[in-house]
Amino acid sequence: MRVKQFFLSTLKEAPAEAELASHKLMLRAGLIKKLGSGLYTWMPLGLRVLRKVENIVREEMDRAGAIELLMPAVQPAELWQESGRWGLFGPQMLKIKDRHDRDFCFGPTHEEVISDIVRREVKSYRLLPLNLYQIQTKFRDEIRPRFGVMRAREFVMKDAYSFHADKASLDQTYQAMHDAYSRVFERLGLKFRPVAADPGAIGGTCSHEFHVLADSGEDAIAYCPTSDYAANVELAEAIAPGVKRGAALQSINKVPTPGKKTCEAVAELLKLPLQNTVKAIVVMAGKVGDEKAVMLLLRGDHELNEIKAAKIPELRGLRLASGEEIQKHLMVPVGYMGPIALAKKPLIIADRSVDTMSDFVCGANDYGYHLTGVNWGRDLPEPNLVADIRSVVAGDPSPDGKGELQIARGIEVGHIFQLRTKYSKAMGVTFLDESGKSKVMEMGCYGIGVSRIVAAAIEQNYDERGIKWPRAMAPFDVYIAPIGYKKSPEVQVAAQKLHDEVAALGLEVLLDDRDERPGVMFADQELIGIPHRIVVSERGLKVNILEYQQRGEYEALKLDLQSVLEKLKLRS
RNA sequence: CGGGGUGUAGCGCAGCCCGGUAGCGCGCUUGCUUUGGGAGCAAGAUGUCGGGAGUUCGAAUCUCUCCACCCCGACCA
Repeated sequence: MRVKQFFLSTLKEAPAEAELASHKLMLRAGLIKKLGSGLYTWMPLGLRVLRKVENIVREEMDRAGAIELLMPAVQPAELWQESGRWGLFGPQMLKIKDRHDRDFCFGPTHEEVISDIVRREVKSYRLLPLNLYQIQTKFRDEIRPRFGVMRAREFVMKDAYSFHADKASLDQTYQAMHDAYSRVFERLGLKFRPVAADPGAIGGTCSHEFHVLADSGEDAIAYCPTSDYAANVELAEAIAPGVKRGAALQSINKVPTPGKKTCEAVAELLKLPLQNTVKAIVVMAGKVGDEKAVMLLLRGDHELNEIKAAKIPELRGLRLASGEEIQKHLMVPVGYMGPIALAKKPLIIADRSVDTMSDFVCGANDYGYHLTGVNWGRDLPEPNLVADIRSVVAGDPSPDGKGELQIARGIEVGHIFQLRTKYSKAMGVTFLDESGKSKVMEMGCYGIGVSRIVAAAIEQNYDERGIKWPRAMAPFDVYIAPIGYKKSPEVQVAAQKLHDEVAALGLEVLLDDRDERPGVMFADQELIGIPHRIVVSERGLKVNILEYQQRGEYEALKLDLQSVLEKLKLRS
């Protein structure tokens, strides 16, 4: 391929809209162009990368026994009404009407369609298990699209759905998909980690996310360096401290703490460790219209985990209470709240770590005052409930008992679920078993954010000059930079010969025939991240020398044609 | 949706406070020179100043009103 034919369009300056490194680089390298919020054109260069990712995903899915099909992007409302998700999916779904005023949506996911296909076509256990997948454009009307293709509204996804006669078969395919995903990310050359996850809106039971590790990632992952344990912080269990509650040594004491409304400020004022303080958070929970105020207690240095907390029956539908609600239901001053001396007695739920504290500091429920030396049982009743309601922090013991947790940041690029019979029941996806009895199929579903992977890969592989593609994702393998191209017929001939020889090795070559100055060519090659660069010059040709340099290396090697080709064979 | 911000040439920006009919850098076109890290000189092209309404002799600039986009939160591949 020649640059002049290829429509390369690089920018020196990144458009002001981009914040994240990968987003800036994708725009500067001309991989994508924005059409609207969360809507991007994949330019020829970017599309090459996207296709490489797609192909690896496809190969590994096929290898794992899945079968590719392609479903319509536009789906009739009836299917979604049947599964009960037409209303449930809400504004995230782009709803459209046809000329007959019939309702449709642009598919955000395809459980309904695939269920419809399978219930029509598969009637016998003999056809199970079945694992069908597609690579397709999805649309989700995200509240806030951001970071370019990282969280776009229209994006490319690989989604697979498996159907089974029993749970054991589902387990088997689930594991096969877990393995296939690991192979995909290994082949892509990305640092990644599978983590236990919350099934969230898609539903079901067992679930794992695959994260590409990057400091800019939107998700926090808790993992144990000395074992296999890894979970999304949303899910990671903060196990009960191994210690018993200490004996009360201090007497309770009311101290003035004017203006000190946070645990941090109080701890600083009293010169006590933050871990000795208890913060009270008031939430409203329960049925809409009949919400009750609940007081949650956390150690001063911990954060409430709303996802975990909402799983406690008493906290269903929880949300933070507003200042007015706190005043109305509890009549306590925000900033000086505590579980003690309450006029109105709310349900009090303490985090496991709070339960073992003694001689602690908490709000006095009196404006401008806190209490020190507070002890459970002696100064106030035991909490109504002790539960795991906080997010884990680095240094917490791993739930598997095999070490201490660390926190890393990641970008979610894959998610696998065991849906069990959530959709198959709702949609009537049944089959006849060996004894002729009708049974509901077990289902699994498995997604990969194909377009997101491109951004995630850059997030993990770039430097001040541009993108450093992993070998498997690079849009081209080799970049030929001829110096004085227009002027020198020798250079032209040698560059073409080199191009053909490299192509004959099965590598993808981009020959820069723009007659640009070397600095321009080098800068472009480094920006778009082509792994290998070969410089052809009159000066070199006189002594039979080409220069070879790998992206990220500092020194160019002076080699003859044969040695360059050998080098490329070795490294690709 | 709540909070903050920005819309002026393909990209990055100035001009706006204090109204007088639009400018800079990069990019683009042409010519000459140059050719090992984003070249130099010369000549050029490109603007519904986000849209609409208003105030005014006159609006990029003041007022109102839509719209788009970006950033921070909840959601997700």
